[in-house]
Amino acid sequence: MSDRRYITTPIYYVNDKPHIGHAYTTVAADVLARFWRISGRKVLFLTGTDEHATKIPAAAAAAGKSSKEFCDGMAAEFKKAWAALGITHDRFIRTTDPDHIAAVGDILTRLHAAGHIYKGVYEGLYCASCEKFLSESELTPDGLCPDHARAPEKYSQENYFFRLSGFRDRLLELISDASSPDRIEVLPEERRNEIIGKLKVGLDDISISRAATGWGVTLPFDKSQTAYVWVDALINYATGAGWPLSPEKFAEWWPADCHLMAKDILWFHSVIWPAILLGAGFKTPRRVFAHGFFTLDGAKMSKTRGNVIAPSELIERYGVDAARYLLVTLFPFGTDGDVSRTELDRRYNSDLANNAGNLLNRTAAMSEKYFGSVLPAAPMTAGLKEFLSSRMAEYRCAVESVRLHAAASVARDIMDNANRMVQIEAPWALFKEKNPRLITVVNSLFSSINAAAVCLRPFMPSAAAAMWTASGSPIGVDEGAAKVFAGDISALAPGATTARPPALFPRNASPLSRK
RNA sequence: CGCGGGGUAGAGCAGCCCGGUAGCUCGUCAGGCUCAUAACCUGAAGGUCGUGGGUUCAAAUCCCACCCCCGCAACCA
Repeated sequence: MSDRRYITTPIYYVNDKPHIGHAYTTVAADVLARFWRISGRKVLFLTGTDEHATKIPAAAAAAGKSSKEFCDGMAAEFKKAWAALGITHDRFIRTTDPDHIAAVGDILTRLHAAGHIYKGVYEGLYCASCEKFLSESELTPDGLCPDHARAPEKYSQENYFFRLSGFRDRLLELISDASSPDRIEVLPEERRNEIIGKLKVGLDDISISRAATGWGVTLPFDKSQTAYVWVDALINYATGAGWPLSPEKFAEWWPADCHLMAKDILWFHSVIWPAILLGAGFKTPRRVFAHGFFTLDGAKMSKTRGNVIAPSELIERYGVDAARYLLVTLFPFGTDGDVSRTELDRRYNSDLANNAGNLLNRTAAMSEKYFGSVLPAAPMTAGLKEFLSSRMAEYRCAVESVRLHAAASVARDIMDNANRMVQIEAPWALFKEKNPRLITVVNSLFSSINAAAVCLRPFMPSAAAAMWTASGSPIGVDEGAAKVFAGDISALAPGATTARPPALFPRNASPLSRK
């Protein structure tokens, strides 16, 4: 049971090209997926696109394309972005995929058959200029649309409703009872409290269909209606696990271990989605984790403001590895944080160029200078062994609990320790006096670098591999990582011939705010 | 109204649950080292811990009141 992990990102709405927010979630999920793989778990990692929104046909028409063509183009953009960021998803799901349409039909049929769906009237206030429904709280005090200063029209339509209200007690129990075997662990804790608070207030039923417009999944029990987008979208997680076409696969992978998303859609994932699953007779996800939002240079990220940073911009400036690292470790994962180009530069220089890159370079240079890169072996000292063991344990614990920021700081600690060791041991002096202790010191430095490489591997796959390889270890970084996680710290030892690769993270020439 | 989070050195944060010389990262300043990517190591300056009360020998930490910021407030991916 514990040897497999099913992790998902939300499926992204195709009205917009991939931006830094999408990349944030997706890279974080990729870090977890990679970590689980190197620690010996079977992993299923799902991401994709949400394509059935009502706005799509209009947007497609405006672009002179059919809806499907339009979505094909956008999905391709996302795939391209993820390839550029080194994302290792096992499947890129699209809500227009045939197996997903089958899944939506099947699950809605089950909910209907179980009596959780009924016909009702959906009423809303519709602003024709906005082309969207407004809630009363959005209106001006006079009851006008804030953007168009006109009164919205009362609109009502017959729709199907989902009896969400009936699931309140069970959800409350699943979310708040830590001892329940089927517990839904909502993280971070503050968010869980928020959800519990809202559940206690009560749940209303929700509308789950709209009059058919020719775009979307038709309700199996009423051809005149299509499933409302978010019901359609949430079900992608079941499709990805194999429902309903591959029941065996589904049995292996369901329930999901971790649904990762931004905090704005936590309610859907921690309440509505589990309710749908319960109604259809499925298990609920084990963990739902909501991360925070970015602000960019202190301002809310928005297209109209034009302050959106594209993932490609980060990659251009820092390289894929560093871009991934910076993105998910810039501020504690789970809280909101501000991103600025200055801060990104600063962190790149301090964490990566000065700490990681320079440590590798100085160590490799010592091996080259003092031993002609042919490094005699020396057993790892008890002190270092103990230090690294405790650090690695801390690291695993941090990643398992999605504290990516903390996980990265373990790597930093290990490298800080190594840099301090250089100063204390003064290898240049040991060399002059031909002290054999020099062998132990350089070995220790390489072992430390390898430990950091293991920690950084999920974040920076190539850079971590380069760090590891420089030590000349006879085994690969992933094999080394597996051994370390299995308790064998000595697997971190360097090999007989070390290498000195070119600067891993070249220091940024003009670090502070050139842009 | 309600629910949730937050207010700690120039910046970003930890500590608060289990009261007892206020800590980390970056930045600033001073010294050191030379293996290294003007990197690395050490030290210093800098905070009456939002405000006012209370409990206590002792409160950032517990209790009460208040002020300010942010999020949620459900059909918004």
